[in-house]
Amino acid sequence: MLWGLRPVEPRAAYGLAVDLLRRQIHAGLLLPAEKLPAERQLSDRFGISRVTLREALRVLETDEYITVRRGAQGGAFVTDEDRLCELARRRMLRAPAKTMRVVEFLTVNQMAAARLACTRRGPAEMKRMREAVAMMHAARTAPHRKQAEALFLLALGDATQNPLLARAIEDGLAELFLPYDTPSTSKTGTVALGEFERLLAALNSEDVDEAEAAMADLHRLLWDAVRRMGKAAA
Amino acid sequence: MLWGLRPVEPRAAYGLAVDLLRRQIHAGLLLPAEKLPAERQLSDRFGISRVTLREALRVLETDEYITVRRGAQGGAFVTDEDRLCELARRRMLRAPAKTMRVVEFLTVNQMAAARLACTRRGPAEMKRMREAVAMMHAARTAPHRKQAEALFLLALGDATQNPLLARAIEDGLAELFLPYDTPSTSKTGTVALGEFERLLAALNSEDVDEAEAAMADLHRLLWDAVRRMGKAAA
DNA sequence: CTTCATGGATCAAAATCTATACCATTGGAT
DNA sequence: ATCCAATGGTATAGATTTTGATCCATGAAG
Repeated sequence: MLWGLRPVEPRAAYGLAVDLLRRQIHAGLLLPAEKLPAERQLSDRFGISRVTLREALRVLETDEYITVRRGAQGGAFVTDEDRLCELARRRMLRAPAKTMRVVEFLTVNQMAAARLACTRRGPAEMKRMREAVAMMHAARTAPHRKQAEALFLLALGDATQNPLLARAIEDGLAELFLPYDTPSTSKTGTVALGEFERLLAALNSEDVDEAEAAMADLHRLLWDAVRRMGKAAA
Repeated sequence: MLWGLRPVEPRAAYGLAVDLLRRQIHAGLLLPAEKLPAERQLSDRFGISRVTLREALRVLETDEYITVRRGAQGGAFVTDEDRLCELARRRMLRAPAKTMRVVEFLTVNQMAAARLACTRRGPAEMKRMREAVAMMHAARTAPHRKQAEALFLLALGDATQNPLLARAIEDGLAELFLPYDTPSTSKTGTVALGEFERLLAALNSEDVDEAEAAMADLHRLLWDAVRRMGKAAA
């Protein structure tokens, strides 16, 4: 008998480039209004021709993820913060339950990652996490905070030395496209920073239970934020 | 600043078909010596041309995942059981640690799935899981047992109503390519069947803790099997 | 020994991607 | 005011992949 031989969905190269860039924006790694590299450099990075890259940029421009300007100081720029928030809200309103599922998935895998990373983290990942926490301290805007948090969590995934787990976290973060304003607002943001520091310390001293507890608290904050956002939308 | 803009890796349609079929074999959904549908039907299922499908079959044939015979009653057949075991062993020897990581990933996500499915499972998924347990009872060979277990776990993933979690389980099972002989040998297989029934009952009565406990025991068995296999290889 | 479902082979057309070259725009330097 | 340099915009020819259609080859069943 045959079980679920679904149709194959070949993705064109330009579509993959769209996905990659969109994921970076969703995860917060690309900041609002940030300038992307020139087309010739980007196409090199992606290993695709400039013509193909431009197709990808056209799609992202149409979806209002980026704007493109010509001339000397021109280039492709991520949309401004307000626009991104609007996109995030719209996306969340289209499928409100989906956001919860993404958070749920992240909770499961990041809790496990916190435990596993304690005993497996290498010096490189520890450095990335320390730097991420430093970035959180320096960050004075919501997008910068979100970026630093994403960098920390990606490093945490790598620290587990488990590619599947790292990928799960990456996918989750890319899927979780939250508006900047609500999630880590002022006070919540400060509390979160404390928890990240606590987690970092636990990882440093290989305190598994403490790491898990810190991650649990972080996710309590995340759940609160998402719930508040859901109510605000309703 | 730019974070991890990796090269894009466009996959040809034939490569995706290869992956899909190989995953089905790894997960145990396709049985040893099982006959695949005729090329004209398979290409329809995949939504690709017959020429492209044949490229995929050629790759799988080269890797000895399938054998192709001509004439009436001919067709593409999954390799026989011994050959598959050999392939699985070879794969595990190439990267022994990797198997552990896959099991680790499955443990994390299936434990969560067992809990979540308790309160979310729909009648369709319950039916699939009941049927899977029935298949385990009827199964008189290791491949059939493995197939039924995979069907159960995939249904469990769907029962969480969380696409990311379901996909994680699917990916994990596809990645976990264990030889048939060692894992669920006679006694262990019987014990596992008992645990699956326990899990099914827990899901039926929405007993979250019991479901989690049953899944935990299942994974203890899995870990034991994998450890034994690792020692046997060494 | 015929039948016929099946794999094997070929070819032209369409879609996609690449490499290269050149044009157009714009802000800053001279 | 002019030029320069960096950037996006456009055009074209060729390579690769996929498709759809057609016909050939094989071999087990009747």
